[in-house]
Amino acid sequence: MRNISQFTEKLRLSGLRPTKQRISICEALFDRNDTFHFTINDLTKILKRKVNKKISIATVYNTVHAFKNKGYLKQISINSDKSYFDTNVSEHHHFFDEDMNKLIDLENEYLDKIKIKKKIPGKKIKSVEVLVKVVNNK
Amino acid sequence: MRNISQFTEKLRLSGLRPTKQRISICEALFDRNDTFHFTINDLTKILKRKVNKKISIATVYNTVHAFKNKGYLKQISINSDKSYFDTNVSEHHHFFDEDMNKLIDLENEYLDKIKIKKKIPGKKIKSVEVLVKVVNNK
DNA sequence: TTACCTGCAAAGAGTTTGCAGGTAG
DNA sequence: CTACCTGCAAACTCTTTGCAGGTAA
Repeated sequence: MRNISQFTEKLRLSGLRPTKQRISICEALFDRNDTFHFTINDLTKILKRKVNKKISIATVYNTVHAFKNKGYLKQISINSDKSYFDTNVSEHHHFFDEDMNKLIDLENEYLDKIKIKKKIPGKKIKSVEVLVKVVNNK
Repeated sequence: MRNISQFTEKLRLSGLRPTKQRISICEALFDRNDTFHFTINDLTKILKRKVNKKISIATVYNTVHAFKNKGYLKQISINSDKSYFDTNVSEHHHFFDEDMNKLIDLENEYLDKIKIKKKIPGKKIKSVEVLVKVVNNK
């Protein structure tokens, strides 16, 4: 219950109206202890389970994009037909489990700082992402 | 001309029949000095320009997937609506130019070896990919 | 009241599939 | 001759868009 007012305020502060739908999505995404990796489809299923009234897919897409633009979500690069998002917006990397189609955080502390010794003229680095693909052992 | 017979043999050796279409696609992809990054759409346009008879999209997809499975092409992880492929199948990394939507090779020599100091139980590492997103400077 | 938000359905992009006809070996 | 390959269109999946009606401030 306390969280709902937190979400309301957070939304208001970022210039997003705290509608019922957005608050439900906040609860699904941010009311947890661990970081959460998901596709739109995953999120839709969770919402279907948790919310009595159905939230339209268009609204889910709109909200996820709004949250991404506000910096509350990060989109992860994977070659997949779907987009993956992460509630952990700190600088970090990922494992991708190809058997489970699941992302796992790889915190910065588990690898040395990456130094890129090549420059592209006229370009500056925006981000460096490491994706470690893993498969079942054996 | 010499290349055509090379491609024919390469295809035959991998158990793929050297059809006209596949040889044309080989020429478009592999008859170059530098490595080549492309989407299916890029490849289709090149084929339209170079080949007198049109190659069906289904065949282009089939062939690209066959080549990928044979290890002649690599698929690159980017969060994009399209799939990107690379004729450079050696272990290396990429820049992604977000203004041009273009991939640029980042050879291994330009970064230190990446050591992952975290293990996922029951899983083994299949690949480590670094994607450096760049944008226009200024 | 007004600007913003939601939900639906339709449209759009990329990719895959089913199948009839064609071709390599 | 037979297995494999191609081309077309239809189907499918994910995502975006247009718009009428609803809601927050």
